[in-house]
Amino acid sequence: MNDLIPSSPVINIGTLKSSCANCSMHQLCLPMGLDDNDISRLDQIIGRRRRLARDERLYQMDEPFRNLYAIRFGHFKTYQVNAAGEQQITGFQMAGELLGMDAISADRHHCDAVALEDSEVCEIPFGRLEELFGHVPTLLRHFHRIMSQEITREQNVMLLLGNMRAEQRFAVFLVNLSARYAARGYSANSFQLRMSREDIGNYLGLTIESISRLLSRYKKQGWLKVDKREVTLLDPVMIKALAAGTEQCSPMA
Amino acid sequence: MNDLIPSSPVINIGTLKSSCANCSMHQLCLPMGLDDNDISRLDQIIGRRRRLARDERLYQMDEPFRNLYAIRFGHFKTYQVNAAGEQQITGFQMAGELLGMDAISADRHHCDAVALEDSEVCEIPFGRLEELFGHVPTLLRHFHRIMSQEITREQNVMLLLGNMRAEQRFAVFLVNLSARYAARGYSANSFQLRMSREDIGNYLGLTIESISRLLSRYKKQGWLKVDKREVTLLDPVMIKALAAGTEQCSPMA
DNA sequence: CGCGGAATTGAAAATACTCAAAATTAGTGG
DNA sequence: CCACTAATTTTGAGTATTTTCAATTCCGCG
Repeated sequence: MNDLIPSSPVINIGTLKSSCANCSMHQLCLPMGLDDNDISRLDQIIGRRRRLARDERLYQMDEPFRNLYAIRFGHFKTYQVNAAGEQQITGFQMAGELLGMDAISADRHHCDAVALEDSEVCEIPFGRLEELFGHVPTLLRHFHRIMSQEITREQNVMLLLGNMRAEQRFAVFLVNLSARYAARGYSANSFQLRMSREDIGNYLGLTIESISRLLSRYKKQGWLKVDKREVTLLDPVMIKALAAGTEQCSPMA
Repeated sequence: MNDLIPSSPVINIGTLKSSCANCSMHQLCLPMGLDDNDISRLDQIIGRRRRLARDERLYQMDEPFRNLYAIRFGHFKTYQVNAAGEQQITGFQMAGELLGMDAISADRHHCDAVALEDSEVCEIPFGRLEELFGHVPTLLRHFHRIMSQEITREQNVMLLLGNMRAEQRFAVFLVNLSARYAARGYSANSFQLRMSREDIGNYLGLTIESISRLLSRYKKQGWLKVDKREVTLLDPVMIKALAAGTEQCSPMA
């Protein structure tokens, strides 16, 4: 894969390489809250960056665990495969988020991670990160927060899968994406779905047909606009109410 | 609450107090793999033990986070409450397991934890534990494994809720309990359910009626025996096959 | 322009839910 | 220890949400 800026005269590629300080995600990612000195220590252990094409796999279940991965740009999905070969998507990850934490417990990856579009990650050798924890307590604390956040995120998904109807699940999904894009400085009410309808359905415990019907219904109600994968929330208040369970759902058409 | 052994002449209560080395769970709990010296350092930071009666709450959502809790004996459930007041049980915990890790990210508890029977926990002040991490790398590594394990556990529940039918969900639930009791030296095929049918249903994303019907069906098929909350797996191989999805489910009676 | 994957839509079917009633169990006080 | 009451569980019948299966449309790409 070629470098996107192969011959720029003003940018020193050497210093940019793997530099957290220059990364647009450093306020969301692992270096959050670190001072310059500690950031440079983190920089020193960060491995190579890795580019992935759409549909390319970052890691696979049962592969030995060596690195965590911070997403620089792009989107990923993670999914588990059960004995019967069916998959369950456990999350969609975007820039600034960390991949691979589920692998720490067994020293093997517990799921697959696949790029939803052309993406780039920073490889973070976990062994070296652990060494650094002893010297940078702020980093350790932040790492614990990130892991804990992943636990609460998954608990929220359990709540979704365990006792919400289809209409509410989908609303929660949209509100969640909206909030995450907003946190990254993008529009809260207009964004592109990076995953297929099938992926959405799988994640939400629904079929692709259900997702399609939900989109149609939302459209008909005037709550949103869809053009291929471009979604615009026309009535974000309503969608948030649906997500919160405040608003009653009408039965599926 | 009274001490169970108020006047034993041979046991020195003082040294037993909060001693991980003497705890039957120390091979499963936080001190796993620590040498005697490090165990005693951990002991020094462990706060008081806390007894809870059945249905008593250990902590509540939004409460400020101060401690993790290691279960010495007894069982707990953790659940989230959504805006509409409905609850979703996110896990059942038993002796040797750690409670409260979801609170690290926001410095507030993210769920409620309630004792399912009379139980006892060790209070672990998280601030002091963090200090100790700097001095006992083994402890830190094990802590990361425990958090990661919680992440993978929840991913397994997502798989269960997202694409298994009722019969398989219930089989997975039984197999999981069985394995955990076996790991604690108890019978793998005969154990007591510490939670109500309603709790099981809530956890599995099913109604109490469905759980009741599943139990009846399993009984009729000769796969298990139930007497109140005492369950005996008569055909563990079959139940494991159901859980794995190897065996096809018959439709609900 | 046409092929193929993805998405939409419709109709029928199935799984699990709701509501209701009966049965069993647990808890309490005499 | 027993009787009584409350709570939990079981069972049944009818219903609803979502799935499955099938057909069609849409869209990207060669």
